[in-house]
Amino acid sequence: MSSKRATLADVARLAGLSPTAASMILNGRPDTRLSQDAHDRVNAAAQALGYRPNVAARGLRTDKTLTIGFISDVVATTRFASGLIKGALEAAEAAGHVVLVLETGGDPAREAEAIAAVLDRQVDGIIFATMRARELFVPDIPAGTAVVMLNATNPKHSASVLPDEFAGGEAAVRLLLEGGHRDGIALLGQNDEVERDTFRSATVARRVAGIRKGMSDAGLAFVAEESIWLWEPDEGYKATRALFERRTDIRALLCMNDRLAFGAYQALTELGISVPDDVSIVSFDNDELAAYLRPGLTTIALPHEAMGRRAVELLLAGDASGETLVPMPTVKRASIASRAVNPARG
Amino acid sequence: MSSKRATLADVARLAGLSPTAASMILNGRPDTRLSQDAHDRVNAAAQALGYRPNVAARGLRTDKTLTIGFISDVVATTRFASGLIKGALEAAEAAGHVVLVLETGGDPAREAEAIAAVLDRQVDGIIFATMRARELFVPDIPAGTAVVMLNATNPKHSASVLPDEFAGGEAAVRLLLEGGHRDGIALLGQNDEVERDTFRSATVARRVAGIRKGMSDAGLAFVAEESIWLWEPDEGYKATRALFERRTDIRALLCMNDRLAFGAYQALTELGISVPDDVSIVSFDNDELAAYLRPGLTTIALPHEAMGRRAVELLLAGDASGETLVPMPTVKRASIASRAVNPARG
DNA sequence: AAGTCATGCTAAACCCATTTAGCACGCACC
DNA sequence: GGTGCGTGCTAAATGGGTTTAGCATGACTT
Repeated sequence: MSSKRATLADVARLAGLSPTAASMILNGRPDTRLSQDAHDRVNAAAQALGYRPNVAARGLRTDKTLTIGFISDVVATTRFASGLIKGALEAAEAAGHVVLVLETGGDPAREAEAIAAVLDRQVDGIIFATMRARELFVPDIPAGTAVVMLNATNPKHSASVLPDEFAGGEAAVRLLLEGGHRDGIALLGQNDEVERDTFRSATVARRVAGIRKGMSDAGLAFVAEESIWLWEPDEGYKATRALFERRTDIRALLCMNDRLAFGAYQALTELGISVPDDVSIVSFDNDELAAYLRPGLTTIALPHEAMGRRAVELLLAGDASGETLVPMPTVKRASIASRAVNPARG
Repeated sequence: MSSKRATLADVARLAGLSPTAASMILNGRPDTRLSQDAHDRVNAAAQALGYRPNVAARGLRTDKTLTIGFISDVVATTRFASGLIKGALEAAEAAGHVVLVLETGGDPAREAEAIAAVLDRQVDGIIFATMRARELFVPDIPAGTAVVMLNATNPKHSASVLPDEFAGGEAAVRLLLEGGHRDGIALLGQNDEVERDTFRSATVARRVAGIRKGMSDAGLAFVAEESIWLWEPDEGYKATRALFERRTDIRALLCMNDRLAFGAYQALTELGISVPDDVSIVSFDNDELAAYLRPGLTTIALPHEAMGRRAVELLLAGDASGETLVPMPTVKRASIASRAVNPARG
């Protein structure tokens, strides 16, 4: 509309006061002794001119830009974890902040460049996010800049937000138990490498640990474990076919993720085995897929949005440190049978 | 590292020159008469201090912030179109820019707020993106700020980037033709509302138009059209069941999107109909799903990344106007039979 | 009448860069 | 010796805000 933006000086002029007065009034400075009349005039002038402060100019003086940097390896772009961004954007908006999103593809040179770029813009804090939780290398950052790791950990920056995978693992087992399963439970996807590896994913190991804890607490054991390296539908399909051709006593499948479960569905459908009447399936992530499957896949969700939100809350609170674990919601659909059970008494 | 960032004044002091000289040298001003010695000293000082200009301060003077605003209804967060962001980030990085991502959920109030927020930060330009191409309402933006519509159109801002849906529609038909299909082709999902509607999607109507053109150019007609309002797997499943229970002559399915095709796969599997031996399927979008299906779904891809890239290129070039149509790649997988054909001669 | 104090406001410095205008110097030339 | 000019550099204004220090004014003391 108007060709030029109104400045504070414009407001002051219109109100017949100094920029100093206008600034104090608009910022609601507490101990000022400006008259009610001055307040009214300045507010009216600001209103009339549609005045909005120039954030860059203000940031120059105050070192606050109401802007945060979100640097990820690949998270923003990938459909898998875009919830992290969504949550971050929401929380930022709620706090009147705005977010600068950068991607590095995991390349250290681009990472350094990205950090420099956001620092050049005086961000109030930086969130580092990774798609697969892992120990993330982070170049030096000037002390005084708040940092939160999202779905990642780092020795130099202790504040990090992670999914509560251990509890999630337990929850998955519990779901099967509640469905009446005690025998014929197989684990699909777990893999010794994964169980140790902290590079690929710091948290999946906890997932497995939670699962094992859940089973042993219930006095149960898997009747089969099908190890898979790449957790994609095709591998899930093959492993499931192999498993069911080898044995006939499988009544429940605990899959390490939804894509694997998707492959399992395909295999079972071809084999004429019905979910959940013949075998129950539970899984992890709550991928887009899970809702599309027939019957709907019951899964322990990766709480991406909540994590993203939490990360900026922590960042803006300023006193973050240590791991904050975000609960993984269980989303029940129709892939687990509910058999009549005789609950053990006493 | 160092507790304070080096400023231009620091560099000048260390070089024994004025900030003016330092600024000119570091910016490579052409007509300056500063000595080689001065150049060397300033460059050395900048190097030594790890000097990086403060973008906000510079922007205050030059009105260039090397920052662009990306405002979307819901595109950043949703897995469906996160490619738009990815492409935009890539192109921005290549041009030394950085992007501020905001989401509005399509709410006009939040839209206005988002625009104000990026304007407050002096962005060099704004991209408005929508998930489903449609006519987007955009509040007033001061003249002089570059604007590009991404996957959307707007009367006030003519520059827009859209997928070339018409050509895509034709391509889908061509794929079926190349597979030897002439009879028994059904259309799944098209819907009169959609075919007219410019609010829900300006481009899907073109998709349908391209399809119809492709068919009529080949002298063909659909043997059945199954209209669907909501393009989700469940609806595709139901429509496909209904279709195949009604008739037995369907040999190819042209689906309006991959999720519908997914539902079709489920129905066909249950019906014991084989893809592609009994019926071929072709579809649109190249959703994550398409690669996971068995057999892989052949589909006309929505070129999200290319579109995102194009949008920032246009924005930064500054002289954008009119529609720029981005080609939709055909991604061939295994859902179309290749039957022997007797091509019509002459 | 001089001193004290509260009240209401403003001048000017500052943040960090860019940019315009122009100074000082040396040399050549008439 | 004055004028003109090229060379090499800098002072100061500028952009838009925040913040510190302090100036008037009038009322109230004593």
